[in-house]
Amino acid sequence: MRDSSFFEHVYEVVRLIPPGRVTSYGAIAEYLGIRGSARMVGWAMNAAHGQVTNVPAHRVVNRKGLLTGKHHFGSPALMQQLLESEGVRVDEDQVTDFAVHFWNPATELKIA
DNA sequence: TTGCTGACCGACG
DNA sequence: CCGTCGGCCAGCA
Repeated sequence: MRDSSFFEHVYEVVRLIPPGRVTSYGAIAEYLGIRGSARMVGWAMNAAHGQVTNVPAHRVVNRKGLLTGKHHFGSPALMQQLLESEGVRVDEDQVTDFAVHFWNPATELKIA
């Protein structure tokens, strides 16, 4: 890591998100040490969706658990569909039991 | 180099 | 509940 842009760091973390789990842009940003710059994380996703990278961006939602980036999946319903197929219930563009499905890299990866 | 933008976040009124 | 503002940083014209 640190050879490529910080996008690579973001991609790595996102790829580490287990199926059926979700995290927030801010959590990833904080893990990368750019806490105030959660925007960059979302922006990295924007750059990732067109790349060959296997980045499960659908597992990344905002702080409230809202699927803010669903409009960037080609189809607004795709993100929710992907999440539900992994066992994550989504209601009103919001992840239900967000706290349960929440996966914090700063915590999960720290233990390991 | 400057200036604008962005899949955010938190605070304020 | 809604709109607005500041901050944070990287990419691009």
